[in-house]
Amino acid sequence: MDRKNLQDTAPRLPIGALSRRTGCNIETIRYYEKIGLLSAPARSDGGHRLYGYGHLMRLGFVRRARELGFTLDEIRALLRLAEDRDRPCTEAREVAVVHLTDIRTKIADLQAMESVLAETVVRCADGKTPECPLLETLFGSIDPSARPPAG
Amino acid sequence: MDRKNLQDTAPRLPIGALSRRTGCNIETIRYYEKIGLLSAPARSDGGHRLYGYGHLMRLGFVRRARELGFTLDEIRALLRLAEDRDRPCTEAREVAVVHLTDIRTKIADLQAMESVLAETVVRCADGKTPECPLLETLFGSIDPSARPPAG
DNA sequence: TCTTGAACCTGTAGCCGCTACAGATCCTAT
DNA sequence: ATAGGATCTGTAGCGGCTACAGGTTCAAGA
Repeated sequence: MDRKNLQDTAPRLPIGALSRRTGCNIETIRYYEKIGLLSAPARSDGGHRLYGYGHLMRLGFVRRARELGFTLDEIRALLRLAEDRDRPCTEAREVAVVHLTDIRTKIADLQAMESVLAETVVRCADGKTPECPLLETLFGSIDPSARPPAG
Repeated sequence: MDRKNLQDTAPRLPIGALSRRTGCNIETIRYYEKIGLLSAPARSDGGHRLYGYGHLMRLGFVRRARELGFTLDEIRALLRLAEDRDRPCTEAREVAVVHLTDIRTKIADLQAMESVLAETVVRCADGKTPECPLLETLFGSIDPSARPPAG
């Protein structure tokens, strides 16, 4: 990989080819351009987008970052850091660490859901309860001391 | 809890009180009504919503199901099953099992993200690589000084 | 009774990250 | 020249809320 080529935007690929090469939907590519995540490419005489190697690199970056769950805003920041080569590592790492914390929180939340549900489904299956354990769980009891919504 | 009281909609609680007792945002309560998840309550002479015990139960149900990650459509189905008391358990269980599968898939996806990111952040931290390992990962490069991806 | 001001009303628009059209135009192979 | 695939712009929708704006109603205190 040669990051200098990020600047190489010599027009070669129409949007369909870029889509096939990156696995990114055509509509999504146009969306990324609209929100300023991908720079506007050159155009053919008829107005069709023509992308260069730099676009291919950037879009690949975006896609891989999305696969790791980064938000588009985080990716925007990472792309800026990738272009400014002076002190990216510390800051890039910070973005990743924050994101890692988010991911771990989500995993914990989902695992909590999973265990409640798995246990409930098992109780449903053993057919020993007259009522449906799942529905009973969901009806629960209203906590009269519940706090008002914040804000 | 007494599910028969789901039909009890004798007007007592204004929306703010319902909000406090369920922990559900006022705007969200109105939203649930708009999309037909909560039935429209009685109104005062001036047009203020007045909720009964049935609404309290239903909204509690909805909230708890949301906490377990059910979608509003799934909750709609569960509420129908909760009202039709003939053969709810099997079907309710099916909804839960499908949802459980979703949750487990999400957990697996997040754990895959977590391990890639955690490993990358560690490489960032040890400062042995000249390039930023995070950005290299996102660019999809093969770092010649790095070992092939461990299994 | 009158007056505050908190609670409530309706309606609309925004958030994220796409996706799905419609209806027009372009590009390329025959 | 023509067919038909690729691309264009623009708008609207998804889920599940949240945040206003600009108005009305309710309940407690003077």
